[in-house]
Amino acid sequence: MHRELPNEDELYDLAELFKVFGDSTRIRILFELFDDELNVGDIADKLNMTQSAISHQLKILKQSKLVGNRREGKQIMYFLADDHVRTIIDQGINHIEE
Amino acid sequence: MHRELPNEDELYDLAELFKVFGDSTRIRILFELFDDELNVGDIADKLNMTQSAISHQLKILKQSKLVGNRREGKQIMYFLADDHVRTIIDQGINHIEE
DNA sequence: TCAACATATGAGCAGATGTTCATATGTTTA
DNA sequence: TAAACATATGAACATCTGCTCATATGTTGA
Repeated sequence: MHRELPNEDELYDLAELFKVFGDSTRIRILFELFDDELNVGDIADKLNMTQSAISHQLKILKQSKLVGNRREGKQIMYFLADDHVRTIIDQGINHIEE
Repeated sequence: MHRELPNEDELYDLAELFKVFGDSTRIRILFELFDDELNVGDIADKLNMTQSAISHQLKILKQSKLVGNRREGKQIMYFLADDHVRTIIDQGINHIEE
């Protein structure tokens, strides 16, 4: 696949995106969302971390458009934003497994 | 694509891998290596950074097996290790461009 | 409307990270 | 072998990052 050399801003944004994947808490959150959407408390329970810590990380994931959310009563459900997340993670796993 | 839920160690390694992509200096180095292999000094010149800074980053890229190197006389040539690098970066660009 | 529940947010701190500077290591050529 | 060249490396420092703690915001049901 051929592509243009990105300019400085694009390279910076690209690094920012990968930085989001570069934290095991956030990676674990994304994995939990692979199958189902989940609310904040459930994610915190599954990862055995505080609600606050998870909420901070979800904010970062949301800003990067890797997850979306919707309110459902008192809870807020989070879900994967699109299939790029899966593809990027899959490629990462491929690399590691070699 | 279906896959197993990775264990804790694999998730940690995965985050470590993406962390390597999550720095604009390293991303820029990888982009410079997309077309051709380059020696350390050339990369430093192209990125307008010190030889030392580049050398430190190349070490990290090498440890993550994203680049390889070979000696050629006094110089050491660096090159992309495999196509996962391209695929991962391509997916990242896809995500950003939406 | 008020209490209980669910989530978000800001400040602060400890640990991680990228660059610089000085210098060490390794290679070639005179 | 000595000088010149190319790269690697370690220490130090400033910045960034993720978590905790306290508290604010928002929603529901009595």
